Amino acid sequence: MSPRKSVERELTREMIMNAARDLFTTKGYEHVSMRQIANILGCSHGAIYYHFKNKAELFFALVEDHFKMLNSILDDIMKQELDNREKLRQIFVGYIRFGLTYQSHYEIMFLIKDDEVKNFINQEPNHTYDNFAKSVYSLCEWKKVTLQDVWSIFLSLHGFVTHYCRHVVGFDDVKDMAYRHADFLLRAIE
Amino acid sequence: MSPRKSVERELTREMIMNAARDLFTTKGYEHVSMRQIANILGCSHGAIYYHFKNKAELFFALVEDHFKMLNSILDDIMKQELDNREKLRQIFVGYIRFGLTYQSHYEIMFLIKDDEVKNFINQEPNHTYDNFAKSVYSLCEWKKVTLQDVWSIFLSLHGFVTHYCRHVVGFDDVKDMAYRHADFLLRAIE
DNA sequence: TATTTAATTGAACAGTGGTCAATAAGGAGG
DNA sequence: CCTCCTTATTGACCACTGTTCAATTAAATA
Repeated sequence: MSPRKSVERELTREMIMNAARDLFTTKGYEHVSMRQIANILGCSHGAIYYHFKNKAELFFALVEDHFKMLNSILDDIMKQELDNREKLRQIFVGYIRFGLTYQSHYEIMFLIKDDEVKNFINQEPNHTYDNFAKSVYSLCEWKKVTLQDVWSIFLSLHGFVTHYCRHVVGFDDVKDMAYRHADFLLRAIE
Repeated sequence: MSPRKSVERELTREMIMNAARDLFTTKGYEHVSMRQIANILGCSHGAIYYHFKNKAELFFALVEDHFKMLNSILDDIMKQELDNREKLRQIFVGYIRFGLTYQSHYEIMFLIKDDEVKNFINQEPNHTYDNFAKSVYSLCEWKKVTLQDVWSIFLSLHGFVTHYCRHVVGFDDVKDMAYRHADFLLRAIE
């Protein structure tokens, strides 16, 4: 019979997100329940709904951070002193490295099929893709590369990540293959 | 009070699969419940468990057919009277068409994360990929194409299907893009 | 006709996401 | 110190899920 905790134990969005991050990252969205999260936090599942409208919104709050991370990875590569071809290679491989290093985050970002979650995620992936596309496009302006080609490249990198996400291997396990995949894609636009 | 139906209304695996196929195809694995299937069949949900161990097994029974279907789609294209380049194009697009026509089955075939379903699937995807790889490889022997390239092509097609599976569009909605993606991949091996 | 077997039912169980009245802690004003 | 009010929390409740299983009965067999 304690309908409210003392102030030093009050729940924050931050606390909920930290508890949820671990669970979502290890178990995946569908296999984590609000009651499990509440259990770790030592509160009731109802309390979470005071801070987040629903499971999907809680999830989305986490995902936003990961989009930013991917963007900054790509930006860093753009700033490096490399010729355009090598930069492209690094961007391709960098994308794959990100996807396989943060597999469940990637899953959240690009593989979620839950309708409710999907409603939250709309602009962010597009914004990230725009960033990717702009970088790639600017690096091969001198070639006859169309926007459609850039999209094909993205889908092809996405396929690589997706496949090896399912087979749960780390980036290092497929590093060589990643570079060869990147070279394969480079050949298509040369 | 009718704990058993008369013989002409008896349930068969076939009947259950037919009812389930429609639901799974339109709504996706997770959004179909055993009770919904039972409802369409006019029986209790318990009855289905007499014919199938669980939901995953029922689904897998359907998926097996789809692996065969994909194989025969590729085989049919191989038998057509086309030059090698056009055959390749058709195989690429045929793969995409299959993936987007049977989205939730494709999901189960190549995107599964559910552990229970995964246990059922083991050899089938490999066999299907072997068939794909053999066809592609034989169609471009005259070029300098490696097995690694074939694998990259597969991953790239896989990425296309995966992406548009998530965004739930039909094949016709992205038909043009599919052909352009195929052309993009052809360029990589030319 | 009596007995066995096979197929079906529906209640029950433990779990899910989500809602909401009831409740109490903490701060504000007097 | 004592009200009053806002705010955060609880846990019962709802409708749903996949799955199990004793009870039941139609059909097949002897």
